[in-house]
Amino acid sequence: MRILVVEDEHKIAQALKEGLEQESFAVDVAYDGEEGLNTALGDDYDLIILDVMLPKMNGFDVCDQVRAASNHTPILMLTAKNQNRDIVQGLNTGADDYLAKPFSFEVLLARVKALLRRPQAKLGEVLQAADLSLDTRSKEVSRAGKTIALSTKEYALLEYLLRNQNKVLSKNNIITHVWNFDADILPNTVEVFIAYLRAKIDKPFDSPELIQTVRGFGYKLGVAQ
Amino acid sequence: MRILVVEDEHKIAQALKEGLEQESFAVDVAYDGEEGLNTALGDDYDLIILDVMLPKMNGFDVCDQVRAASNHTPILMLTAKNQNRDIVQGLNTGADDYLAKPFSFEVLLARVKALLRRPQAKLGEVLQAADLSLDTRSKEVSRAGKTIALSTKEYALLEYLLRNQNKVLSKNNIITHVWNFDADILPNTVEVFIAYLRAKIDKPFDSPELIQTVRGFGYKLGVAQ
DNA sequence: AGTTTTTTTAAGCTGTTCTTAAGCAGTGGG
DNA sequence: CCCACTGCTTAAGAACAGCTTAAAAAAACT
Repeated sequence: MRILVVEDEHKIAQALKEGLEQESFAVDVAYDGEEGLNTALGDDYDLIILDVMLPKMNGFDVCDQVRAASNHTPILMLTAKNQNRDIVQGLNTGADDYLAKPFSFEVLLARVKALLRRPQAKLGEVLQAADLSLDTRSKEVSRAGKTIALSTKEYALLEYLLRNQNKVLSKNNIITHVWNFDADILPNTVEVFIAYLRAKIDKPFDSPELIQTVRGFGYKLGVAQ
Repeated sequence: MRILVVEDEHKIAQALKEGLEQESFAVDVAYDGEEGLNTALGDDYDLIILDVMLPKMNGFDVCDQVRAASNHTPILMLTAKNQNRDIVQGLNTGADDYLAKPFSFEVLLARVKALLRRPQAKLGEVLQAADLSLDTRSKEVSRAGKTIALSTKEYALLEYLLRNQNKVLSKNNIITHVWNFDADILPNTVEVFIAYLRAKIDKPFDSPELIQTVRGFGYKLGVAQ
């Protein structure tokens, strides 16, 4: 899951980045409005955390422009104080949620998770495909009743595949969503991790293989027909 | 990917052309509204970048006429200032996005890419012709219920044919759209790939042939009459 | 620090796909 | 009816994508 943080106060930006990375998000930071807008439009994020007070271009305008480009990435606005005017204007320009400074990291994390959950995970915290299931709360993965131990990256990859079932995901796609942005990862690394996952979730079972290679395009998780 | 830039200020036009060409787009330029309209209708572009203020015919009218000719090429309008009136009118006349001058090339590029990406995501996920269907999400192709495995190029070619049903596409046309335009491909290669496709989507089925040769002009996908 | 696990890269192998060339077949004009 | 042209088919080499294995590098534990 990739998050863009647009925040000029380096201290806050850094804290958010580290905290969110600890929660296994891939985090990019932009330090002013223009940079934020360019980054948001140029890349594919799952969430944007956007400060209102920014150099060069304020948060509302960034938000406006992002939406004008018909980009519907959820946006969480950070308002300076608990000013209703800010909030109203923010929601009008297309933000999905707001948070008044100062806030605790826990509160922010809760909002972030709520926003990321919104589109898909109405069904709760457990992702499933056939007899495979992944519990995002306990980080537990099992297939056909058997618990499977995964490493951090393997887990992140499987979660991403599960959230995009039956959709073909290219290696680059996977790299940008599963790894942190500063990582310079070869496509081959994805191949290796796919092999690791297969060895754990597909090979030991007689059930149909869930991870499919779509030559020339990438990989797809789902039951083949 | 071919882009038409309609812009009378030579300096801007030239900058756009060069910048976009560096990004591997094929770029044509028209310097007034009439020329822009004729070029847009006479040729087949993937995107039109259209200035509002133009000699001979303004951008709104060009946009209007393009749409009146039932041409649905995405149009990105460049408005003089951030004038809401311009924007509203632009979107009303059928533009897909607008951008207020002055803008950075990076922002423009982001919009261009967003618009070019859009059709796949927006125009529905499944392309169809008779009993043939192609799912752009799962990259799955099937006819009469049977799944068909295609290579990357075969898939790209079929997708292009499907997006231009009942339209005759010349080999050169196909080459510029399906191959990278820096690729030096012989027309014969297209013939070979058409043969590959026919072997997979037409020959195995009793249903009427979907890929038709239009001697001297090219190929057409559709139900023959 | 040392050990173990995890992550990342590199290299070789395999089967697939792409592209070209050459000859063949069909079509339409003269 | 034949010629010229366009498109079709086949075969072959080159290029490529993905898999595997192993080893190096980094991170996590003790």
